[in-house]
Amino acid sequence: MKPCKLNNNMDSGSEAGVQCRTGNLCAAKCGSERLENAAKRRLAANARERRRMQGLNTAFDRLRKVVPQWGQDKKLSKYETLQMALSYIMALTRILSEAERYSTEKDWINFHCDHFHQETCQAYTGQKVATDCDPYGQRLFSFQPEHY
DNA sequence: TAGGCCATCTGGTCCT
DNA sequence: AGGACCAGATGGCCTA
Repeated sequence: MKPCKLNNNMDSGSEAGVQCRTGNLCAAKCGSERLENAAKRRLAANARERRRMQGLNTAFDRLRKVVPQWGQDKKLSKYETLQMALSYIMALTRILSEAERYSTEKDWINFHCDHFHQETCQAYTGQKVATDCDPYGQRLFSFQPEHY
């Protein structure tokens, strides 16, 4: 834990020595009140910062849940999560652009069946397909995180 | 034990 | 003025 520098910095500047309207006698009291207020503000700021970072971590956890984690038994680090999310989005973008290229529904279904998901295409096409094709995700997202 | 990852504190800056 | 955001510093925990 970082050593607390609150007391060193709290009285920096001339605040503590400033007279108030009631005169010199209360200078010490006002100074200590200022110190107390400054300490309270600092503690409040620390609490806000903790909440903010917890919110950020919650967002990272949600992102981890939707990002592929092939064969990773260990939780992705924040950096790895961002890298994986980026790669994932790019992979999905590629899929969408392929879909646009095969603009008709029939073309897209044929392309889809040929490349990714042959077994479920029987429902659409009635075609007989090989049963040992790759799982959808395995074929589709067999990428390594790219570094940018 | 060194290195990686993380939580927390802190001061600075910007915005409302 | 006060809150949000950011980056640096520091110490704890875990793993190879």
